[in-house]
Amino acid sequence: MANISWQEVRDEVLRKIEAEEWRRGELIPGEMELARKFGCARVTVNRALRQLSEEGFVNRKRRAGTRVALNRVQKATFDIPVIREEVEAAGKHYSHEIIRKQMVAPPGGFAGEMWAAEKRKLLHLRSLHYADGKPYAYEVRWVNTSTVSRIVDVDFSRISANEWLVQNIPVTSSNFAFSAIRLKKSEAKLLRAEPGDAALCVERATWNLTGPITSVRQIFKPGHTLKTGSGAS
Amino acid sequence: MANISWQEVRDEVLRKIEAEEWRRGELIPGEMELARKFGCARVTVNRALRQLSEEGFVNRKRRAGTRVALNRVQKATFDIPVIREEVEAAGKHYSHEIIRKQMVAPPGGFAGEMWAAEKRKLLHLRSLHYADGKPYAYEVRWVNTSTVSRIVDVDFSRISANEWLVQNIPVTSSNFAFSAIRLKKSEAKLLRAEPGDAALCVERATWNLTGPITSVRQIFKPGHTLKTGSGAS
DNA sequence: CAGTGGTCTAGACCACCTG
DNA sequence: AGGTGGTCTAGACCACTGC
Repeated sequence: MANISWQEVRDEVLRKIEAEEWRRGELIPGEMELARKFGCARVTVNRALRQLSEEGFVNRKRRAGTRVALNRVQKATFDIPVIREEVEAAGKHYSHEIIRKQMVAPPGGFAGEMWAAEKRKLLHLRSLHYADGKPYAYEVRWVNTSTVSRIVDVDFSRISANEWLVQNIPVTSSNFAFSAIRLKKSEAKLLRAEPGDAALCVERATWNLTGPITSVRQIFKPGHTLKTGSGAS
Repeated sequence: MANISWQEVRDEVLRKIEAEEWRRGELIPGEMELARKFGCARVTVNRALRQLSEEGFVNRKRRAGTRVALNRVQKATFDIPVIREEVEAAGKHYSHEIIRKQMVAPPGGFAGEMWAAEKRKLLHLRSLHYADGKPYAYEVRWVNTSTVSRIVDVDFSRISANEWLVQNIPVTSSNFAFSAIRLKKSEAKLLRAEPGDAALCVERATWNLTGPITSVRQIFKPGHTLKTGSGAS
């Protein structure tokens, strides 16, 4: 391609930032001026700068122009796979087991306020995920049966709640919280670990456009590590 | 604005997906056809679908067309702030202390392969972050002095290594790993916690265009929780 | 109120990949 | 081989906001 691509513009701008030809907080030339310099259309420069803005390298404001970001916020992005896929990606056999299934009142704690407006009872599930027959994660879940009424008829011996929801209910937003906990006796027994062991705990809440869908607390077996995909920008 | 905006196109497409008018795996109409339907330019449709593709709602391939994603991968995005800002955002007073500073050979472990090509010695730092005088996090860091030669002259009593790097060295890519550990005696003493307590451990490695910059292992005080910004898409 | 970024249009060419 | 998405151009109008 003879023409300048927006990637070329982005790379050159990024190079200038890294080489500190344009310093932190400094105003960089406007789109029209850059377009002249690069010999391309203004829209092409716009595309490049928008990308850099999304990635946090620059801040843009109408009228005020584009500035090199002062502190680029480091972002860590995790892809949260279905646990079955995570286990199978590691070359192990996946299975799961439902420990409890009942209708209960909404919980408190991490997801408490999420269910504040919800007066009906929720589907409460406790289950274990296994990798090669060994406990992998213990999961406690609440599901909004108003929004997801179909779920009460699902046969969870065939598919995990985790996976059924991912496959059947499109999600628009979600929250996560990560922490380290010490296993209680009951949790340790289920995970075949020692009480007091340190385990990674992931709490997650998901919403639809119509309202809350599910909240879940997953406790991974001691020693589990969660990694970002390599080279995330 | 009389014209159709790309956001309107995105919202309508998203609505059709959530309402399952277009089902998972299904091919949706091409850009030209959608442009006709919406009464806008093809580029506008392209902008909307590109956005949805970045957010994981659809998969796009040349020639093959655009399909509704089978399993929308759930993504969790954390903003990793400078610890000082994290502490001050909680309304507490921040301070820090350097425990050790020396030049050593590259480490093994999480960041081992990162430094594989690095034969020179690295700057090794151990430090403690405090909130209102109470230990907040213990940090073990390695810095590449080839790439970041200026750092050897920095006065770390005035600014933490964490913050100096963020302010002075633009980063292009990074990796994270989260795990739960039990505190060793020495770690527990530094954090004024009990040996064996569960603590969240964040390991991070960052790169420049010129090579590796720093790897760090941060152990947060027991009870610490890491949350995503609310409503992340 | 003037200049910046944000966006839309219409037309065009191209890279890619599947049928 | 042909249709799909990816992108560039040139021109235009608009929204926001700092001066």
